[in-house]
Amino acid sequence: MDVTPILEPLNEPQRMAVTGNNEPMLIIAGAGSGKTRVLTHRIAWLIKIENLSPHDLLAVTFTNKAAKEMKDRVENLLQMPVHNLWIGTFHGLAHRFLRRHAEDISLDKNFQIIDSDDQLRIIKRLFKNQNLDENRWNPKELQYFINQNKDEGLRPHQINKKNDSDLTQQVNFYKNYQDICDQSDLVDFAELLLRTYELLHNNPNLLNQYRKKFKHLLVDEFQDTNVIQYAFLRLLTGDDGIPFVVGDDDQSIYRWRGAKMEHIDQFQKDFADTRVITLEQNYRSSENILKAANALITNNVTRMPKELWTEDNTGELIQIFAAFNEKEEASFIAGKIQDWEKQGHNRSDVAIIYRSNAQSRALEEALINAALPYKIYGGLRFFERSEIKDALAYLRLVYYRKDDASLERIINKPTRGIGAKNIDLIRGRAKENKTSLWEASIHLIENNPIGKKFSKLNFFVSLINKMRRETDKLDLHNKIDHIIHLSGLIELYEKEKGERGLTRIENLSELISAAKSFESDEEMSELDAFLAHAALEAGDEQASEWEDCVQLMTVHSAKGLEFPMVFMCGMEDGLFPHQRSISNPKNLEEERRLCYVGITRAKELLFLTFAEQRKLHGQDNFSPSSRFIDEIPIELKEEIRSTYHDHSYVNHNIANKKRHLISESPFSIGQRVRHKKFGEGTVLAYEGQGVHARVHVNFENVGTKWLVVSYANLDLL
DNA sequence: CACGCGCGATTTTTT
DNA sequence: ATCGCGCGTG
Repeated sequence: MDVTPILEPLNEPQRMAVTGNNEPMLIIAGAGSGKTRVLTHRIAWLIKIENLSPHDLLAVTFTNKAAKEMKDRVENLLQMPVHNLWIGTFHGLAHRFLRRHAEDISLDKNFQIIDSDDQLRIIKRLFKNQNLDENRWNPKELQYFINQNKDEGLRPHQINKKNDSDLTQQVNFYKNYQDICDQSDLVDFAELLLRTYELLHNNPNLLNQYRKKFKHLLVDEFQDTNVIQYAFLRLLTGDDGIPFVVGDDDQSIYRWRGAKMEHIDQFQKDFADTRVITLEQNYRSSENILKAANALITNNVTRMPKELWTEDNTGELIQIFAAFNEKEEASFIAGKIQDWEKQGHNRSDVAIIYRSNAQSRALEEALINAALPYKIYGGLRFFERSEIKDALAYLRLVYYRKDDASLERIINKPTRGIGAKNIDLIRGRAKENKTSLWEASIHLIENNPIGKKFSKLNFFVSLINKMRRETDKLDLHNKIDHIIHLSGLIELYEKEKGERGLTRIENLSELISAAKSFESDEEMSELDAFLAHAALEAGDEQASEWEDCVQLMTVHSAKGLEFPMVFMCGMEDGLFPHQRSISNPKNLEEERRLCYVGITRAKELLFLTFAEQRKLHGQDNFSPSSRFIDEIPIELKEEIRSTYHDHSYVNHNIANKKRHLISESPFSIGQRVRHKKFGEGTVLAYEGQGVHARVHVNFENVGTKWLVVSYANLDLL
């Protein structure tokens, strides 16, 4: 067997990891050290050299995207398709276990998955029903409480209430919430994991069967596993399994949602003969960038010692830019990107990353002003859009009548005269009879003591029945198509003003296309697979036509990516590190890791920028520059002076000049104008004066927008 | 039931 | 500054 393609591209420690003997392995993989490469080559090694069937490997990744990428890379490496590899997220794999063995844990085999949004809706409704003190509690907190406990593997009865009345109330709420889900055959994200854990834990035969099957268990992003995920892994590994986990304690940035990098220590205790391999050679960044990252991260007390190194050039110094305010910061960045572009580089080589989403606005304005196309990551994803969720709620109800959450969502959407009063009646009846809302609706129609005619409700029930009748034999996409058209959703969105309704309708037809091209090799009906897919993989963000774009994202979403040129902006104490993390040492260390993640995204050029004055939530803030900048050795940094003479920067010096220039409004209502990005339009309104003057323009192609005159560079036509 | 106003919250995000 | 939500009014 030719091992060359699998081993040749690897360095020595990587090769040791990939060829590791049958012993537990912990790979500590620094940023850019070839973590994914090691995992994919390990899988290829196991299949090709150790002749394991893909079917008997379990590989867990953090996101669906990572799972897909890994599978593709393995196939590429092996030069053949790999079927039946158990690769996916913890949630995806758990879902697979549950579908296979639902009956073993008294779960209806047609259970439906709810996402956090659905979960919050259920919680809100329950919250109201329970007459809880609104000053004391709120639904979001209770949602957090429930998920946190599930993530720790705790059922309500397992929580120590400590005679604490607050805690007791929360636990009761958790229990009531779970009862609702159980009754409607609904499973939330955390429940997928907890149920699967219980499934295996409570069924020794099944567990043994899977332990024998999955001799090798591979885990990516191990530092980000939470308690239940680790417990699941530990359980499935047993005494004979061979775990191969890859992670980087320095890149653990999800502590706030239950990730425990302590699992790295735990792992070495649980598997005493663990072989630890540290990957420190970096293939991404220049030496200066790595030195800065190393220096920064050594300020953390809790970490495994390691130091990234590279054979790459020293590279450029890290550029530090102090701006007057966030606008100057943004236009500085835009200017630098224009220079980069002029040198013949791609815009997509550039990432602007920030600590919090609110920072993107000023950056967007500057980029628009500089006519630089950009893409923001982190918006709503396809299956999270409300129109998509509406359509899927119909589909779910039509095929699974017990799904109360879906019924509640669409019973009066579009409005069909079934208001809050009626819904309360239905809920009451459901409670009395201990049935689903669907059955309660039918019961109400058939037995109404007050002689009330539930004609509207009857219409709704008939509609759902009709949808079922008429779509039963159709293909998935035709089912969805037909249900959407019967639902009245299209007419509803047609009435919505502006672009919005149109987009919604487009998205609905996009949903039908998605169903048409949907393929699944899961062992379940196409319908179930599609619905699970919608819940578990929220899909890409708004599909946009390919364009060479500057990339804007938070530091969190930048993890795993790399760019030749990176701007980290808003490097101020209070923003990064965030105010809410500064006083807690553990949280501060997480902020530092986050900064480390940001720095190590850069391949060639790294800018750290901050603003002395920043408008946040409508208030001016004055913060010192980030302590993280200070933690980078001075010989690696270079301060750029603010070049005030450059007309594109906005600051106090030129504000007067601008004010002078636009003291008289050149805009009258109806004036035709042209914008670099938005195209041509008509002025609708004008307000304010000086640098703050804004103009409302109706653009032919992109709808109406308010623009700040001093930035918009509008041409009069 | 639709609309509109006022109030409060506003770190990070995947599943 | 902005957005979403809840509640009151027409």
